[in-house]
Amino acid sequence: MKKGKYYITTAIAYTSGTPHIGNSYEIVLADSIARFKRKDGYDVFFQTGTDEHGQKIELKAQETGVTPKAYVDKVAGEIQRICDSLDTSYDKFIRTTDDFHEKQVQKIFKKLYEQGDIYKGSYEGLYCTPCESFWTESQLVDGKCPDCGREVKPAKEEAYFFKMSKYADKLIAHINEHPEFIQPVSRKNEMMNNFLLPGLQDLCVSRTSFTWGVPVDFDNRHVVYVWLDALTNYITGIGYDAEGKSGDQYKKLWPADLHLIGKDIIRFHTIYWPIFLMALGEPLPKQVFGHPWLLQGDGKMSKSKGNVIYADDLIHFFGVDAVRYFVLHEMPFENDGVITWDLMVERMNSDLANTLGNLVNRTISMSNKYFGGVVENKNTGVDAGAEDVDADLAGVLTDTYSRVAKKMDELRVADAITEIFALFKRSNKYIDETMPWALAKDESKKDRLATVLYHLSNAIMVGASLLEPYMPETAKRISEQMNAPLIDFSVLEKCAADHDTAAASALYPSGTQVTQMPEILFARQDLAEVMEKVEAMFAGRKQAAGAAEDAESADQAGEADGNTGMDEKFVELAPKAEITYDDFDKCQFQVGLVLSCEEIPKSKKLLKFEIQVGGSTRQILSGIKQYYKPEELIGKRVMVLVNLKPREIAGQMSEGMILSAADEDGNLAVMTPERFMPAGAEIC
RNA sequence: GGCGAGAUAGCUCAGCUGGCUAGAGCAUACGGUUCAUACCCGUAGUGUCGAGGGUUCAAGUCCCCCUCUCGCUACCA
Repeated sequence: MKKGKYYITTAIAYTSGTPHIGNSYEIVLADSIARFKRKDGYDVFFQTGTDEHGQKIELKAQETGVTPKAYVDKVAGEIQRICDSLDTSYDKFIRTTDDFHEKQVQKIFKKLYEQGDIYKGSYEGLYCTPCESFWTESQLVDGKCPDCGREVKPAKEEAYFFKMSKYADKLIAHINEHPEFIQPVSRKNEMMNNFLLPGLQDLCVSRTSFTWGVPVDFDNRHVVYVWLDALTNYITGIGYDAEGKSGDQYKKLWPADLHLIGKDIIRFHTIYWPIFLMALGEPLPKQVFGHPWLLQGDGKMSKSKGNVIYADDLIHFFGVDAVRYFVLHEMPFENDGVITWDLMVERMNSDLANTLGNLVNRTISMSNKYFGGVVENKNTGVDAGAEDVDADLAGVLTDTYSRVAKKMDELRVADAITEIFALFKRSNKYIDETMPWALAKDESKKDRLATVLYHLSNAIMVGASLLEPYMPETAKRISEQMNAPLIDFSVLEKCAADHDTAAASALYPSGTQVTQMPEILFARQDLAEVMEKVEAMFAGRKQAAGAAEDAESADQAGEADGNTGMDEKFVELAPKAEITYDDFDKCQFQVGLVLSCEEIPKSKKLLKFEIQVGGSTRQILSGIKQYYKPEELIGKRVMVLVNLKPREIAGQMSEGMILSAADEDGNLAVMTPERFMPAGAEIC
């Protein structure tokens, strides 16, 4: 009984480095949904992959001394290996360097250009270097970059723009008419209030500052910039053709039922992507779910600290299914989840070893002990002789499918799993209520004992079958130990729909011989022991990281912050236009002594400084609050641009600029002289 | 600064359109049990439901205001 198609995608991972567990979470989440839908009778197509173009990769490859292609081949292989190690059942792994993808990106670009949605920008004097973006005159706010508010400068590069504003009204209407489109709904407001209602800026969709990308075929100095290249993977991967010759697979699968992405790239998936699709005349995806992050509880993950948790580590310590269980269970629907070794061990012992593992183990042991391993239902009619506890167990058994299905419809995967574990807990309780060991002492109750064990075995099989999408390996192991196939969802669904407790209570084949030697499904772990091993492992890593070059560490720290790759958190500095010495000489840099420094209460970023430069003092505001406490800066000597035009910020005057260095993540460090210099010393 | 979300047991959170003695899981304590991976089952808790006002016969549940936290956005000369 097919229920129709279901096309689900994850974001494609950026191939600049190895993803950590926070990044791997998404594919497991997607996989659990895909597996559930598949078992539930849908014709599922599940796509994931890698995003492999861009300047950052070009640079990384250069550093490593290999071609960009060789570089991404290696990383993409690694990413795919991680997906496989997590036992994910994707149907297609697309790479943006795949031929068919690149060809379609070119065709799409051309099509959009020819129909006037993409235009060559008028870029006279309107380039914002930090944002790497061109702007048209009309887009400027007070003559400044509308994105960052900084000065825009003349630039020689041309760029193509996409006319976002043209489709804005249509998109607003769509979002309002389809409240389920953006999930969770709180994200919808952010998109509306911050971007759509204030008015959309046109998006720059090409670059000339690097070459590692899909060339614009009619203007090959340009490469297609990230979003048009990356987002379109969702349609090119299933056979979209911009010239109207899309394949059957595309016709069947599109529009996607669910794009599963990180919450940081919601904007691109709920604004730019739908607008691209509108321009192409294609239907919009049904739903975009921006899931929260899985964060490390004990301090920020960073390679230099050596405490980054990788999927490989967790699998090594706990096994694949325990890792899947953990990330799925620990992640709430709207808030970020936390991962620590403590929590991991806690879940492992409490839920997996105690509740589930022990239940299976004790049940099989009793079947062996009392009946030589044969599990037989001695009651012919389902309720014949059944007691209240049997009826209660049967009720839970029958309903669990619909409870789980309901949660899955709402994408509440963690809650769905909790429903399944409620069944296991109910089964444990059933053992205490029926006391099989007491029944065993009375020969006349032998049939009752057999029936009790049968009901238990049946409940375990129902639970294991429901568990399969989340923990496939465990479901299989239980099925093997119970020596019976997992039950189809169609059967469970029918029992639930008809509320047929009799049928639901007789799904396990009566007379089955279970395994003689029950295997421990999940071994209890000792926290102290685990921590000892973990610390040893991290110590080794830290040493290795310390040995790496500074540039390398700084670079890698960026990867550890939870970027999935389809974002652009890192800063790619495009070379600025050459200047003359005279240009340089216009800037007056001097050493400034920090006399006082305080926070500006209402601002998240600003610190207010009293700086002595030569014989006079001046007030300067600087956005470095996140990186320094005011007291640690007092007395420091810093580099100041003193002849910058004073400007009012946050209601205060700022007379000059304190210079800092910024890494790829925007972490700042103020520039100070290498040895003592008096306040006012010229920097030249 | 703008927009939005939230503040409920030690911890993580549920509590829909206001209605009976405010719930779940984990952790804690006590009791029971022994088939099982010292496991499972039961019981007990404590909560000024962030502070203060208001509407109502009745308010975690609606309104106002305050404090704090978080998200997005702006500010980072």
